[in-house]
Amino acid sequence: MTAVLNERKEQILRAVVVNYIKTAEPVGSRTVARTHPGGLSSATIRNEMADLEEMGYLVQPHTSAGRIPSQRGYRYYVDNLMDLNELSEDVEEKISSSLSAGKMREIEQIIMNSTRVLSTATNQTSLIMGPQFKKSAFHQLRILPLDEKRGLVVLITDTGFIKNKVIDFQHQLSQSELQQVVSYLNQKLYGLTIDQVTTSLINELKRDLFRRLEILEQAFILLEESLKEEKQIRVFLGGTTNILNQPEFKDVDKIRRMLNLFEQEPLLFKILEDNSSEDDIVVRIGSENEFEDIKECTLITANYRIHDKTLGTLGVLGPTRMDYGKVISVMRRLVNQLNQSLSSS
Amino acid sequence: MTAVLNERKEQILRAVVVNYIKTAEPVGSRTVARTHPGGLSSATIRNEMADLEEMGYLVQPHTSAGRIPSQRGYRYYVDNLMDLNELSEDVEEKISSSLSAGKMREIEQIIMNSTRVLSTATNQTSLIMGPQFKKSAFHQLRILPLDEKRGLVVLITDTGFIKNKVIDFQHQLSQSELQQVVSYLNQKLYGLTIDQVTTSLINELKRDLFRRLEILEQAFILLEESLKEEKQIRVFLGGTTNILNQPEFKDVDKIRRMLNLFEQEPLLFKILEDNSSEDDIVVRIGSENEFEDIKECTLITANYRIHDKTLGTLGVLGPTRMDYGKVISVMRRLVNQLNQSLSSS
DNA sequence: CCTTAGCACTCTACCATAAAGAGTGCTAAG
DNA sequence: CTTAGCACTCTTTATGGTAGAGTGCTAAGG
Repeated sequence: MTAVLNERKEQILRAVVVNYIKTAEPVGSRTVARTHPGGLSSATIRNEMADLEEMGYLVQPHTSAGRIPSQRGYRYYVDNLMDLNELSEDVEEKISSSLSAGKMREIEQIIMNSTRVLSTATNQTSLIMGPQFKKSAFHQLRILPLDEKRGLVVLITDTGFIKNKVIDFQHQLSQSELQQVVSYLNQKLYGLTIDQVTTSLINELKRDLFRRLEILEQAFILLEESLKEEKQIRVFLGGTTNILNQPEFKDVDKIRRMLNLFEQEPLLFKILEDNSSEDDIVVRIGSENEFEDIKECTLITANYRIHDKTLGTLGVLGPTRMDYGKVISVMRRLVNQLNQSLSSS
Repeated sequence: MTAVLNERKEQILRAVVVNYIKTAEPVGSRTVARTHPGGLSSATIRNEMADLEEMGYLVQPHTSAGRIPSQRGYRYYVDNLMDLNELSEDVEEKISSSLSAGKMREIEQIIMNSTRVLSTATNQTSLIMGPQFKKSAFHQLRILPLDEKRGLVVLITDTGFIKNKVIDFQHQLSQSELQQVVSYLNQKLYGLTIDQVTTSLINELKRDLFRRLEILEQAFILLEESLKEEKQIRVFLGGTTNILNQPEFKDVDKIRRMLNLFEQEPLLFKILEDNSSEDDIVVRIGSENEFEDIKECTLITANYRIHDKTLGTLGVLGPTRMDYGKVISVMRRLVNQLNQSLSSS
């Protein structure tokens, strides 16, 4: 399918892509001729560019304009022509300093720092899916009584996350009753992933427990609710205003649609989840994206892990005209750092 | 200072303001004449409008355009002419349903719901300062050991909030050592507001404790850090994309500046805090605002309370051309509901 | 003395037309 | 196969002209 281009065509395609990424203006044959190392005339370049257009790698916005890369052109560039940049010291420093292990104990803090770093280093919008808590396994459950009416449920997973939530008891509970419930639950739930704690399992446990302690109904409902809530995964955003600097978003209507998208967390989650099975960095250009709202954008995603267990996904979203080399370099570096920070805590 | 206008001038000013709020177009004398109950000719209205302009209540964008209200005009309108609307059933229902007490136990949840309701009901951007945790008083501190290396610090305030945070112990602690520390801290801190827990007080406690338990240094540093973090107050935003629907923000550059502002949480906090001492609803029109970035906007704020103790501030931010009556009505209603929901839990 | 009809005047918004500039495709010659 | 030359196309920018909205002023009427 992907026809291989001869070297001259490749060089010309690369020149067009690089130039267009930099200037956001259609690239003409004269400009390419000036950049081209082989010293060809603009007329020759013109012929080659006409060929590249016919093959579908370039597009002309109108008859008397230069060429811009088509989606297929970007794809060929990413797959075959792109150079990965060295990271600037500046970016390097930002990544290692703001994600250094040890300083932060809360995963949310790490994730939020990452969104900021990722968006400023790439000048695009970054989105990071919070840890896939539901894939973690139950390790320990505690209930800390706060006063007669309330308790704090603390849940510890095998990946070392700690989640907690306040619940109201409807009835007063004695210390020993509480103790019984807690140890029963721990025994039953140990080792299951949060995903596996289905409603039917909870109902089963409930029936089982009620034989012993009828009083608990209310507390149980609340526990169930808290679990349900924890299954929901947050998506963190950074640099949403960066799209305003891109000339492809000079239209207020496009901006509106984009910002609207950013406000819909469940949709963002779906978009990121769609790519979460892949192992390395994934580049989705234009209509390669499943979701209608980002079919004019490029989304680059990667997964982050803790001890070889995939926890979530991070992504960079921007116009198809983006600095692929830079973004991919930054993401690769950031994911490494992130994996390291998470695993070492 | 504020000269009182005669009734006819008031009616004309009102007509201009109301019309301009609705249409966002300069209002001409003919339009006012049509709306005016007294049945005057456009020529008469013209004379009056010329007077109002000279007095500084109206402005003309250019010679052959209608008038629009000046900042002073809006101020006069808000102070003397504005009607408070009845809330539509729709809005009424949204407020009472999404903030009904009992359903939610976490204050953050309540606040986030409020931002959503406030922004959709007003079609503006809403911002709510999270509870001023630092004004609450220390009630109880607990440490729940999680494993050898970590513990969960739980802090309960007199207003019933529960904050918690995971800390790493550098050294292993026995149950009884922990118990000693906790009861000592509780004794010392009880009744103080979070604000009053200064660094010097912490240092004093530290010296005191170290005589007994040198081992604790690391844990203490972490506790101190957590407290510092809790003192920081979050600002929640809703409906940030609403400004895109307003014609005064059809300029991409203005949008950028505005959205940039929205990303700077500390600044938003300052803006809201600036008004937090006032008792009722406060309307700041245009340059009446202290902060440069919102001098072209109107900010309407109000405080919410729990048991007569001011916890935080909520605000609506939009162009000076906003539906003052509606926004103020909605805010008044929402604050009442919020106070009720918070106090009843 | 206040109100109002009438009218000249001003300014914006819109449209059409023209000119400049960029870049192409084609042809023919090296 | 490459390239100089040239006619052609299309966009962008500038220009001028017109319609429409609204004003301010003047003079007449109650």
